[in-house]
Amino acid sequence: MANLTILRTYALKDPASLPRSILFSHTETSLTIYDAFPKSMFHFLILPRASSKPEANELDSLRTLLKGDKARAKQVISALREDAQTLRKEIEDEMLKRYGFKWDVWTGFHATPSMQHLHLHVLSADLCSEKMKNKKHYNSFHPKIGFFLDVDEVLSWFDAEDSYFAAMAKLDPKDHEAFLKQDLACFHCGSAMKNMPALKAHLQEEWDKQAARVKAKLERKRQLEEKSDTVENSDQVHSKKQKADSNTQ
DNA sequence: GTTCTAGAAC
DNA sequence: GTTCTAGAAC
Repeated sequence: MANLTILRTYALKDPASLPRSILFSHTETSLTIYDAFPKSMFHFLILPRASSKPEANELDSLRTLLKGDKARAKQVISALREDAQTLRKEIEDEMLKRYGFKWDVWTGFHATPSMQHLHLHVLSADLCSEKMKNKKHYNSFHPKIGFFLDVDEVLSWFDAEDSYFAAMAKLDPKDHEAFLKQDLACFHCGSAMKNMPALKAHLQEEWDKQAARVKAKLERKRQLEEKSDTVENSDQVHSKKQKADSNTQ
């Protein structure tokens, strides 16, 4: 049985004491760690640091955070979002370096997470991974099902009416667990998948197609730029020649 | 969160 | 007979 409070212990520790194999980076207020069971090609968690047990209790989950002071909750979530945007750029650099193109990065919370301590998932939009093993794993990250809550959506609750905020902030596990049992459907094209092996093969095909499509587009763009550079250069040579000609006239 | 495995599904 | 899912884990 995995340790369900491991993230809480990280959040309370001095980041310098965490091994590099776990910790990716940190700031004054947050830690970015590698997800131990990545469900996409890139998958990180960003957690708010805690300096005391009471503070860690407040940060136990999205539900407990939203139950407390609203301004404080908004500040914590906004700070995590900021860190996620920085991380996203780093992921995109790595995508380019490793695969020659970049694709979407999702940033969101699980409505009812199984591990304690608030954590923001930052993962590439492919859901292609060895560790993606069952329906619950997949549906918990499917962007349209409702279990995975985009950070911007959560932040939008703060600007809505109080009654709406209260309704969303409940995050009752009973309401969300049904989402995880929904039939398997591809998040790219929506087609129904009869089981996990079929879904995984299909997701890999979708990613391969996307890679080929984006790379072909990049290549066309590169060739166009090369062509226009050549034209520009020859224009310059041409105009210089004209200038030289006019000088001699 | 994972591992294990009984029995359903094919 | 093999693949796959889904619930228990003392």
